[in-house]
Amino acid sequence: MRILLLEDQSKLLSFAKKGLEEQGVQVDAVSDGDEAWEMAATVPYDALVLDIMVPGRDGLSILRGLREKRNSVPVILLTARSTLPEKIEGLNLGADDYMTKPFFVEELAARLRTVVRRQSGEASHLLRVEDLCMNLLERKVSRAGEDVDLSTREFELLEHLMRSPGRVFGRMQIYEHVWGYNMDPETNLVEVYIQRLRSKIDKEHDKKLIRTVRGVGYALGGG
Amino acid sequence: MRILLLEDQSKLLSFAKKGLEEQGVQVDAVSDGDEAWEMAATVPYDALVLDIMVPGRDGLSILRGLREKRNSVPVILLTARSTLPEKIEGLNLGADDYMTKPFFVEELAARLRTVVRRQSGEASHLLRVEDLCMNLLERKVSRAGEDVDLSTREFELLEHLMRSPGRVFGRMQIYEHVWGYNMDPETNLVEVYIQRLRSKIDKEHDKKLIRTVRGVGYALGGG
DNA sequence: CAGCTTGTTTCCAAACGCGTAAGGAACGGT
DNA sequence: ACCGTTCCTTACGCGTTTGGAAACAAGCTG
Repeated sequence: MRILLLEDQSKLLSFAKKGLEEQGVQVDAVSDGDEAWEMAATVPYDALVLDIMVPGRDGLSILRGLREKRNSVPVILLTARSTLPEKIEGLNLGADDYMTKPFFVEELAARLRTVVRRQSGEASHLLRVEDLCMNLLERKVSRAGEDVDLSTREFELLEHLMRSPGRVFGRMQIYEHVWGYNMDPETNLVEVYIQRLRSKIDKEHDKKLIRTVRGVGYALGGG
Repeated sequence: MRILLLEDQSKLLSFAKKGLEEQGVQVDAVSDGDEAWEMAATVPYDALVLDIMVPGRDGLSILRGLREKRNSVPVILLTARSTLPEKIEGLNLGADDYMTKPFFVEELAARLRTVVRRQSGEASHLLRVEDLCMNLLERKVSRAGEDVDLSTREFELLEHLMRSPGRVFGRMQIYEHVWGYNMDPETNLVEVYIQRLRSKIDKEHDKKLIRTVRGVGYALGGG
């Protein structure tokens, strides 16, 4: 899951970013409304978290702009305490939820999940492809019953592939989801990590789960 | 399942009621202690959720009254943060569990289920993971039969981990639950406390119960 | 087959995250 | 007020992870 977080208090911003990332959410954190607007327009986020009072274009205005463009990305608004009228206006504009500051990051994560799930009927904390299992809550992966241990990046890459078994992802696509948008397109990081995954997952197994589609990208299973 | 929910903050009350009802729990919501007492005496609830500080008869008093009447209905107490003595008193009076506010409705629902389930099957106030046992009531912990003594914080950290065995918690998440939400994200407290727990729990045992998940957090047991 | 493109594997330095120790502040009991 | 415990902060060493690059192998194409 990838989201955009707009919040101008830098401390809260970094705290929330960190907290969400712990829960496996990829966060692009910005503190300026204009920047947020640009990014929201270009990157296909799973959800946006917008503070209402920020420098540049404010949260409500961004939300309004998106909805005018028929963009239905889920939005959660952050408001300071007791600005009830704004909440109402926000919901009228098509926000999916709002939270008052201060808040628990964990609760924000929970609401993000429900909001995203509502959007696109998402699943549980268990992913399985053939005999490869991943438990998101316990952050454990096993192949044919044997535990496999993966580094953070490896885990995230595999998670991404497992979420759409059989589907072929291009390198750039993988970059954007697993790493971040400002990546050097000349590097071969994806290949390197695919190789690392293979050595841990496909090695010493007859059936290879990671498939290369020459000229296009990679897919997991389904072939 | 039908329960009585006593809570005087009307916002929290309606929020929790709604949330529980979504999960199929039938909720009678009241904000006044005297009213709660009346209803608890007349309706055969599956469980009660009582806030301690409310107008009218308070939660502890209601609990005491019920137990004096040999009414063994399961009770979960709601307490504000850092009122440890009340927790203990509550458990002594025969409460089955407690939660500190604020809380996730989802978690309350989960605890209701366990509390109701074990009504028939015994074993309350006890958390167990492998050979590690925690008695909430006596506030005692043992590993492989040997008593271990923990400071308050250590205890609460361990309690948090033991309530979801195997699940990985991020540092921020642990902060929020065990400490409070206005914590400095740059500090290293969780690591320090994990290390203390390890020295008391895992040291001189073959099987290590506390697992580190690099870049993510910690989990207890389950691998 | 030769040359080019695309993917695979290996290697390394730098960065990062975790464990640990040590010290001072705050708390609680005597 | 004193002393011991608990709590929190700071700092540093160490091993793992990471990203980049370059050598190597495997497909394609003419």
